[in-house]
Amino acid sequence: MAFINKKDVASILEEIGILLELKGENPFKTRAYFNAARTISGLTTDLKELVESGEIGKIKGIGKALAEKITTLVTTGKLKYYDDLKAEFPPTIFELMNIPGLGPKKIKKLYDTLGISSLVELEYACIENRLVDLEGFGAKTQENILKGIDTRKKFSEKFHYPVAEHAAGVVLNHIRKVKGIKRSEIAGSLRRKKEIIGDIDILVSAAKKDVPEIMKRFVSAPDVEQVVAEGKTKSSVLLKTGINADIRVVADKEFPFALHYFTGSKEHNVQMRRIAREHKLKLNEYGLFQESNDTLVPCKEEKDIFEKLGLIYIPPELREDTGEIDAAAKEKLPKLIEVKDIRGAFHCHTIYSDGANSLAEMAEAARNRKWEYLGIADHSQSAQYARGLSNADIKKQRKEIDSLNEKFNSFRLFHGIESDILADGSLDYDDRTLGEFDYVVASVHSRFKMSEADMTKRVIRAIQNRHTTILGHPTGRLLLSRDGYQIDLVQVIDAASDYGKAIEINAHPYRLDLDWRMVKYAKEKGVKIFINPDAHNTDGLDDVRYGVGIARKGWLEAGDVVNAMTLGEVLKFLALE
DNA sequence: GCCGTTTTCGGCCCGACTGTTTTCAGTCG
Repeated sequence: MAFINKKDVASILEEIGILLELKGENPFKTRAYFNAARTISGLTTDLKELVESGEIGKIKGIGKALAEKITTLVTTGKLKYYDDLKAEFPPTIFELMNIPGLGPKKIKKLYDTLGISSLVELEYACIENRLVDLEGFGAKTQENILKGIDTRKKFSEKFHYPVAEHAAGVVLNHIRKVKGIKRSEIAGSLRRKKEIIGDIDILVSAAKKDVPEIMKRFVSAPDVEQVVAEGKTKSSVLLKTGINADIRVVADKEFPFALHYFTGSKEHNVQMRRIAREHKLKLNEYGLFQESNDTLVPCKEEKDIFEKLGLIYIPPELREDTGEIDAAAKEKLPKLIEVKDIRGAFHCHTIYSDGANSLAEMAEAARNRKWEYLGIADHSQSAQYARGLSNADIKKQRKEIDSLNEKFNSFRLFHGIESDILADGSLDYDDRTLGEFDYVVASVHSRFKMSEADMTKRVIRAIQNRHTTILGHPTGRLLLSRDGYQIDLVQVIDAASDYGKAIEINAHPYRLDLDWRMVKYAKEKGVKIFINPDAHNTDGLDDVRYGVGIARKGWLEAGDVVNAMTLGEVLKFLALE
C-alpha cells in the first residue's frame, strides 16, 4: 500500500481547488476542496484509520465525493481525477496565482489566448506589450503585473512576526498624530499572533471629515515604497521592507464590527456570519443588522458582538475556525495564559556554550523581569559548532550555579542541559552525567534528512529516556527558511503523554516550534508545555512573549505551562524536593 | 462539492477597490 500522509492529501486537495478555479468551476465547489484541505491538515487522528473505518465521510465538510477521493488517495497513493485535471495545465501555472491582481479568470485568459503559463513568460509578454489589447486587460493592468513580478523577485511573501510588528508600530504611530482619530488598532494576523505575517492591517475610527487627512497621512508614512490603492475608506501601501499595509477608516460606532471583521481569520468570519444568519441577523464590517429591516444591533465593544450572537468573547488568537465558535457557544473557552503569568524560563544559553552573557548576567536579567527562577540549558558535547559542554565544563558550571544560588533570596537558577538527540535516539552523555542535571532538554540538531518513520522513532526513543524532561523544538523548523524535519508529531505527542514528558514551545520568533496547531492536541493529551525563549543573551528572555502568543493560539491556560508555576511547584515538577 | 428541526433542491458571507467599460467583472481580504 502506498504511503501518503495528511500533508500530501491536503496539498493535493488544495491544488484540485486551484485547478477547478482555473477551469471556471462553481466557486462553491472549489471552496469545498479548499475547506476539505484545511480540515485534513488540521486532523489529529490518524488519516489512515479514518479511511479504513469509513469515518472520514462523517467529518463535516467531507461528503460522499470527497470521502471517495481521499480514500483512493490514501489507499492507492493516486487519484485519476487529480492527474487528469493536472494534465490540462502546465505545472508552472500555479506561479501566476501569487501575483497580486491575477486570479483564476485572468490567468485562464492569459493561458488560453497568449499561451502564458509561467512567471517568465508573463514578464516577457508584459515587456512585449502584449497584454494591453487583451479583453479585460489594459495598460494599467500590464503595468501592475510587472510591478507585482518585480516585488515577488525582491521580497518574500511572508515575514517574521517581530518584523511585521515593528513595521506596523511605525505606521500606526505615524498616523496617530492626526487629531481626529478616535480609536485605532492593529488587526489582522498580527492581532491573532500568527507565527508568520503576510501583511499589516490597521483599523482607525474617525469622523467623515477627517478621513482624507488620515488617508493622506497613511500613504505618506516614512517607509512607504508604493501606493497600491487609495480609496475613501480603504487604502493599501507597499512598505520599503516589502510588507503590504492596509488601512481601513470607519465611523466610531462601526469600530467594533470593523475590528472583528478586519481581525479575521477569513474562515472565522465566514462562520460568524453563518451564526448571525441563524439568528436572523446579518454581520458585516459596518454592523450587525436585523435581516428583516436592516436595523442596527448596537455594540460598543467587540465582545458585545459575540454576546448578541449567543457567544462568549473569543480572544483574537483563537479565531482560526478550529472549534472556537462551538466552544464559545457552550461557554467552554479556556482562560488563556498571559505574559504576566510567566515566572521563569528553562532553555537559555550562556558563555559556557554559544550564549553571549554569563550565568550571573542571565540570572540578573531574569530577576529584573520579576521572575522567580531561570533554567540554564547550554549545548551538549556533541554540539561542537556551539562549543558544547565537556564534563569538566559541566562541573564548573554546576559549581558556579550553586554559589550564585547561595546569594539569592526567593530566586533560583536551575542547572539543565540541551542534550543532542543522536541519530539512534540516545542522548550524548552517559546516564550518570545526565542524572546530575536538574533537568534535560532533548533536541535534534543533526541528521535532519531521515525518513519520517526513522525520525519519529529517534525522537520517541529520546522521550523514553528516563533523564529527558523536555523535548526541545520538536520539528527543528526555521520559519521562512527551513522546513522542519519529517516527523509524525501525533505519535511524538502521544509518546510524551504516555511517558509523562513535557514539550517545549520554542519561543524564538524564527522557530515558534511546537506549532500552535499541535499545541492544542498536546493539551488534549495532558502533555505539559514549557514556553522557552532559547535565549542566547539577556534580551532573548523577552522572546517568551512570542511563545505565549503561540500558547494562546494553542488554547493553553496558565495551568498547562510549567514556567507559569511558582518556584515551589516547579521544584516538585522537577522532583528536586 | 456540501448540507438539511424551513431536508434531497437550492442555497452556500460580504463589501471595497481597480481597471476596463459605460454598468460591471475580477480580485482581495
